[in-house]
Amino acid sequence: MMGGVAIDGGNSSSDKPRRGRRVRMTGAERRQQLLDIGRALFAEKGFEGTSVEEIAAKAGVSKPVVYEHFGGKEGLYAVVVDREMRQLLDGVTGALTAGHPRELLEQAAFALLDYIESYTDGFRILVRDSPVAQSTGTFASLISDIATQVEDILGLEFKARGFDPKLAPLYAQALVGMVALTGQWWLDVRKPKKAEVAAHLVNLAWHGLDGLESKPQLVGRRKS
Amino acid sequence: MMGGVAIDGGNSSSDKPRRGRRVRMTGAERRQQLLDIGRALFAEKGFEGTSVEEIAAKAGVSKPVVYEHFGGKEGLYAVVVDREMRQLLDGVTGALTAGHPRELLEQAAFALLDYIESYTDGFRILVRDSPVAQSTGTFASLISDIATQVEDILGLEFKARGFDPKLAPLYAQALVGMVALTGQWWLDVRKPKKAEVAAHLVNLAWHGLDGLESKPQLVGRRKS
DNA sequence: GCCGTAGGTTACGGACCCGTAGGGTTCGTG
DNA sequence: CACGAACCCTACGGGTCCGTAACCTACGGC
Repeated sequence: MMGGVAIDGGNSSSDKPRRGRRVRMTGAERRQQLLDIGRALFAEKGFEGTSVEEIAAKAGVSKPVVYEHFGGKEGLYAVVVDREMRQLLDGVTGALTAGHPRELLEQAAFALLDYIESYTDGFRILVRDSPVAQSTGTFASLISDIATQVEDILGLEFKARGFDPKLAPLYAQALVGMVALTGQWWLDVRKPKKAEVAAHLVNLAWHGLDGLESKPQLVGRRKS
Repeated sequence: MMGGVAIDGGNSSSDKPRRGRRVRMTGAERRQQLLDIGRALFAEKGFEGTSVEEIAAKAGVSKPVVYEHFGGKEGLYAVVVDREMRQLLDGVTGALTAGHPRELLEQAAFALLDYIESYTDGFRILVRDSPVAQSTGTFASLISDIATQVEDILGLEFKARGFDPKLAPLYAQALVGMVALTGQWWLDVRKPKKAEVAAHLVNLAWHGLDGLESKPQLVGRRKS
């Protein structure tokens, strides 16, 4: 009796139910909605802790719909991760406009914090471990993958400064780890403002504990 | 038919089976064995990915034995985490003997890498997320908890230097994150030797990218 | 030589959860 | 107005896993 429709879950922003309280979305809309819900749930309860039924239920829809769109739980997860990864990378690489290394650092740190703030759920997913068998190595966290993207920039800088470029990965991991864990911590306390956190991170990464400034300032200009 | 005994799993080091290939351990022995096996499995497959049956089987024993000792999966996990946490903290705080901040930093970094090398499985567990509802906050990783233990030392130093001690947590998280992610990366590549990694980490944390030395050296003397 | 206790076992109950089979309803279009 | 496509549902099948109940056996002391 009366299949073919679903009760509105009352979730996302601007669904204008055609009329009445039943929604029948278009394919693309439903797909996007499932991605949003999946991202949120994966962020909150991890991959294994989230069930397909839960996702479907939250979308006001039944399980087979999810399978229709993504072929299964891993399919959905893969798409979510891929999008989030791209989002972060675009944000960071897009922010790297300066030539001076220190400003580069500032921009990268700020971009990462920006991402963390705007796409909190995505960040949580990226920080958690992935269930997928990594092809490249045995990294536990997706964030480690991000770090490998930083090696290039650092490698160039090292070469120019006469340092051993083989050490770039080490420093890249260190820098990313620094920002990532601080970001994770910042998500909970939310105490210093974003710009201040960025300034202190740059302070530490640039001057070191030895030459720490007590009131660090970001040198670059930016919008937010 | 012939209950009360178990086939030897052939796992741990120095079990001298009383005679024949059946083992009947004492309570404490079995408990320790289960802890060892649990630690290894949790490190490899995470909490949710590990089943009680698997642990029991690997110990050459049946499920109820695990429940007898730890009351359930979470019980075992809790004990494993607690021990590992203590192990790490003891190692780090025990290494902090110097008065000069830079040597303090060196010793801490070295101790953490030491722990990572000696208790790899434990470190993997500490880095993964915990399924247990944290009481203090909503930290995702146990490592974040470790960082809060560093705040004190840093806080004192800040006070002495005239910096705002309220910022100690931020810098603590940053430093721990730096070492932790680098350690995680180091577990896979194992490329530079431990002492070298420590030297570079200290190099970064102390001098910053600005004043980086190309061939950093650990200033303190130590055994290993 | 008996018996209590410590250490262990088999066998389920019940709760989820993934993924699929098979079928129903609405909308747009000719 | 018929009809096909897009969208969606109910209902399982097969499996995994946690935790427990009920029962068993060796061994040391009295």
